[in-house]
Amino acid sequence: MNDRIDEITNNLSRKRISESTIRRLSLYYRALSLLEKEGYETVSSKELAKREKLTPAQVRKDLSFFGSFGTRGLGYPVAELRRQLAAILGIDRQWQVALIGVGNIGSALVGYKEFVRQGFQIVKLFDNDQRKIGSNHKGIVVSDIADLESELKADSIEMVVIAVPATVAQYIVDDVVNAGIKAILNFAPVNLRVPSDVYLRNENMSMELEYLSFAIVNQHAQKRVRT
Amino acid sequence: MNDRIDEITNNLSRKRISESTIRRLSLYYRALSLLEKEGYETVSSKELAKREKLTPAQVRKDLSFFGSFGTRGLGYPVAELRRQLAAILGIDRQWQVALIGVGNIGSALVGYKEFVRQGFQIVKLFDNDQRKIGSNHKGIVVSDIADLESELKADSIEMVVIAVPATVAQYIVDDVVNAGIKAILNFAPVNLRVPSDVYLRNENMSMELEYLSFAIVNQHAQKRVRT
DNA sequence: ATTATATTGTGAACGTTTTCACATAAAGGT
DNA sequence: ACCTTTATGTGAAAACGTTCACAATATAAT
Ligand SMILES: NC(=O)c1ccc[n+]([C@@H]2O[C@H](COP(=O)([O-])OP(=O)(O)OC[C@H]3O[C@@H](n4cnc5c(N)ncnc54)[C@H](O)[C@@H]3O)[C@@H](O)[C@H]2O)c1
Ligand SMILES: NC(=O)c1ccc[n+]([C@@H]2O[C@H](COP(=O)([O-])OP(=O)(O)OC[C@H]3O[C@@H](n4cnc5c(N)ncnc54)[C@H](O)[C@@H]3O)[C@@H](O)[C@H]2O)c1
Repeated sequence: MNDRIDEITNNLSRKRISESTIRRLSLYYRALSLLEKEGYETVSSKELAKREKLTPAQVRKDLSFFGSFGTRGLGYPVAELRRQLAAILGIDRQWQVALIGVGNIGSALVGYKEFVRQGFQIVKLFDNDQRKIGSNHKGIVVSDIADLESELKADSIEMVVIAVPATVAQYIVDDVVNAGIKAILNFAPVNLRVPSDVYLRNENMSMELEYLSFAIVNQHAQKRVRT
Repeated sequence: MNDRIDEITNNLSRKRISESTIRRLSLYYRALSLLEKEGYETVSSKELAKREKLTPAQVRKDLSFFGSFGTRGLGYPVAELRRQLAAILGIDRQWQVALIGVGNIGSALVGYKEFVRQGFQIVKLFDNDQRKIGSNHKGIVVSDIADLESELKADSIEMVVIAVPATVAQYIVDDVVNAGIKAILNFAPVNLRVPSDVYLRNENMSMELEYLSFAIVNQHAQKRVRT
């Protein structure tokens, strides 16, 4: 499922960082941003864990992969740890992102403030619909998908969000890969083939609803785990 | 992170089913739907694995938690296994879903065909904006959030999608829980508190972008795992 | 009927992730 | 200065998830 990430290693201790740890770093980052806004100077692993429904040991172990950020007896310095996590996650900078497929979901993503705040700036839109090409969405003019490769390069785009119908997603992703993009977030419910040096993440909303459905349907089977 | 699911057990062997297995069931279901459309009668664990980038052993193990669906030497019957998975996932029926917050992301979700195909029907919309209340979105009239509890009950809604600003999401979720809803899909980037008998899933798009960012930034540290 | 081939279902081995538990150390009170 | 409290950082243990490896069993060919 996560083939590519196996090669990702940590630059401090040469230990591989698990997918779960990376995802939790995002949670810590979000919690710390809030704590900072609330005026806290320090936070304990206990409090951080409580806020993100994790265990204190988990928080400490995750952070320990990257260094020693806390003070015994005191906790972690909120602002400083937030900055450190931003650097670790690579969001202490702006990423230039292009979005392909300015439809229902694509339009919703354009101009989403939270992305910008996290360092992801959608600066380019592509579509193949003549009625959309040339039109203005939140200040960005939609480009023709035919010009994909040249325009991605011209604007030194590093990440692409795919929001086209599932039927054409593989063709689009092939073009995106050919244009040299190494990071793709895909909303189409289809398993896309990419070379092993390209990072691909899928956002699959049906999967989350199916998880809920499974949970409801199977909860009554028996109440407790019985091996 | 997934506290509630710990209680979910399988009704055949009394073994707890892991979150990863449940998520893969969705992938199998999707692959089987496609295989059926392509006219295949049977499929091997090898082929199924290839299509979803998993291992054949993983596929067989996952399915074995729920029964014996295959024939040795032949593989799995495509149509039959798809039906069985639908029953296991609880999507062999229609779920009545309400959506709260008819903004950018909420509007995109209304009328999304894939949801309906998977058994999730958004039949009710809520908002607190007077300009939106009473307006028609893809055939559904937006209700006043003030009438949440009565309307959820009147239409026997079982699942709710939350697409309101993060600042108000906790209040909304409290009301939703009070109305007796047990399954919630949340798009607001905030950790919501719900009672332990309510299933909550979060869709966090920033997290996926941050994962990509981490992957790019950390790949250069070293190319290979060196323990 | 026999043999070759394909492929499942599953215990056991293995690897990874989480949790435990405690030595270590800073801060605050007396 | 000393004691108490708080809380980190981390090896080791436990729990969990994945892969291996093979017996079991079906089909197809001869
Ligand atoms: N709408 C949702 O709620 C939702 C939810 C989850 C996933 N998705 C997935 O996201 C994708 C987009 O969904 P949507 O509802 O926004 O669909 P949509 O039809 O509204 O938008 C698709 C857009 O892609 C454009 N497009 C089509 N072919 C193209 C091509 N070859 N090159 C460039 N652009 C092209 C279309 O012109 C359109 O603007 C789909 O794969 C869908 O399954 C949608
Ligand atoms: N837009 C995106 O691309 C995107 C992506 C991921 C997550 N999200 C999250 O989804 C949520 C919605 O985002 P959006 O961009 O659609 O925002 P939006 O402002 O466009 O929509 C929010 C909607 O909620 C309604 N609302 C506000 N308070 C309400 C209340 N108390 N009761 C009922 N309705 C209320 C508003 O009237 C509005 O229609 C936010 O939490 C956002 O962070 C958005």
